[in-house]
Amino acid sequence: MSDKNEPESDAPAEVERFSQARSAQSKALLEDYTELIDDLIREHGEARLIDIARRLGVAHPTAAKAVARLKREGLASSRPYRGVFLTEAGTAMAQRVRARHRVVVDLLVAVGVPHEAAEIDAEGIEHHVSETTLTAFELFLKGRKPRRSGGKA
Amino acid sequence: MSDKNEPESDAPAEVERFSQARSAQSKALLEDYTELIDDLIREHGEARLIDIARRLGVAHPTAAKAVARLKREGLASSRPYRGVFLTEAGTAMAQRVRARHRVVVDLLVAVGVPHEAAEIDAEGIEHHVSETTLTAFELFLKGRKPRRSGGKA
DNA sequence: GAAATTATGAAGCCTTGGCTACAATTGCAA
DNA sequence: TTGCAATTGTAGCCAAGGCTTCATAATTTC
Repeated sequence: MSDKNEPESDAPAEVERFSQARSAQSKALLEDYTELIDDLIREHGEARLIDIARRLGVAHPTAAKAVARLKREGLASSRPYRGVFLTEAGTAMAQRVRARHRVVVDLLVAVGVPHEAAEIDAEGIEHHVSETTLTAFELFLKGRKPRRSGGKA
Repeated sequence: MSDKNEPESDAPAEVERFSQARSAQSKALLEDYTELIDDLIREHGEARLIDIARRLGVAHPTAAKAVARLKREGLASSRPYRGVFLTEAGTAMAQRVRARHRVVVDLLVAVGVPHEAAEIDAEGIEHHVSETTLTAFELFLKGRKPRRSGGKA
């Protein structure tokens, strides 16, 4: 990087990184919710607001607001006093998020992070893992831990 | 139900993980600012508000608000119309953050992430890396890439 | 079928982290 | 010294994501 004192030319890349990190944070919430809703539907056949709130550790109006946002963004739908449902886009996002979460946890474990810490940290890390990085993780895991590859038990 | 403060059945590991990820996010801003202020002081001998704002890609009142928060938390000090300075605590944090950033980038590169992507993703990831995970990263790097020994980038 | 319970929804407040607009201070230069 | 541009501070607005409280709709139970 250039160490010059030029007010303009010394910033852009850095600014880019910061703002990217900031916007990733805004996507994180949507991702957590879609994944959780997908989870709940798998487990219980439906995703009730109260269950969503409970699992996320927030009050139910907070979850309701988030679901409203999911609907705005075309990721979910819901009918009053019925459950919350994911649209195709929402389901796709949930699956992507779940897959990525697994890869991140596996990667962390592969480099020696204790499983418990890996699970905790992955929750925060996963939202900042780009496609490029994710692909690199997958390649690394494939080469390093072939015992885990492909054949899901 | 009793009113005990027990970590009761209502707060399973999952909730813990989510709320931990959420609180990490609030620390991230402080960390970015302290590191940047430390950078600026090294580079220019002082950290002016306008430079902080420029480097972070935010408007100056946003930076001013953040600096006010740093002061509240005892990480920085400043006198009106003078620069911003770090307290001992702030400097310590900056150094910790910088070291961690390097480790995260190195780890990403070591598992095959292209350097550019590593830099970008690290900006978001680093704030979610616990001590445990950081230590694991360091150990991994030590064992895996001795060729990088001591090498300051 | 009415009451109790549970789930949702709606309103209103707080904090954070953005922003713009404008006021005040500094500092440099004419 | 004065004047003006740059810098900093202040005020006020916005959206997001928390919260509590209260109202309403659904469901369950008697």
